[in-house]
Amino acid sequence: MPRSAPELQPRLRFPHAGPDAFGPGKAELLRHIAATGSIAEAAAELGMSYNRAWTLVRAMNALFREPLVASARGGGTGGGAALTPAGEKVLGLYTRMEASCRAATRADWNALLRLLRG
Amino acid sequence: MPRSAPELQPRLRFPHAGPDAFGPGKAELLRHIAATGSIAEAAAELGMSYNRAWTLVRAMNALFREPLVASARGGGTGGGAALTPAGEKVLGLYTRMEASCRAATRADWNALLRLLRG
DNA sequence: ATCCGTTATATTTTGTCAAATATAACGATG
DNA sequence: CATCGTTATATTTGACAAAATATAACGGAT
Repeated sequence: MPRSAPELQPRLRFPHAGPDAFGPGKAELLRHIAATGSIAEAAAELGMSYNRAWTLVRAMNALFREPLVASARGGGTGGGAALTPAGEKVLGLYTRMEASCRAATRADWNALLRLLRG
Repeated sequence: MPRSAPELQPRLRFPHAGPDAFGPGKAELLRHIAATGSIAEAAAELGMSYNRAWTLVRAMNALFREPLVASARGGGTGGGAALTPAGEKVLGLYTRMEASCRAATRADWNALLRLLRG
């Protein structure tokens, strides 16, 4: 089977560049937290340490007016984490921006691919 | 005067993520090389070492089928550098992709800005 | 033949960021 | 009240990237 042309992966960051900004890494973490209900489990799926994941969550929660992730510890399940309504909103907007950007740049992206070596 | 809302700065990277990819940093370097005709001068304007700038140029030239920057050393002026036709083409496509992405995501970008703290 | 500003390249040093490790706090459940 | 899996936090270690430093090559101009 012929492999399809690689898709552009726009790495949108805001409000600025740098490690504390919201970008594709934090968005992916949000998706996995939403899917698993656990920071630890999301981190494991992404191959990152819990420490790193939690640092990202803390940074996200500080960046926005309202926290994106609500977490609880203790209890029968040991605890867990979930997206707040604000978290769902941000993730939705960001995901749509990625798709919009991909669609808007597809033609130029393909032209650029043809200029690459290999 | 009211300050205008910050513009999204899409950080488009291709063909993949990582230091050897083409992204906003290399694009900016290309612009300065085109404007100054010198790698050293472009590096100075960007506040980076000549060493780093030249490493980026080498990586760019290796990434594409044809080199993006043509450089010469010696001579009365000491040497210099300029964009090749391929370099102009790549820079043009990339710049347009940035603009297209900005336009396509403007509405969501503004919505996202309003959710930020500060 | 010397000078000069630039390109080109290697080597060393430094600084920063990620990873690993360790430990504490939590609270429903049994 | 002991247990358990998770969140929460600090500290140390290590890897890697950026910076600094040094030096060579080039070739037209004087």
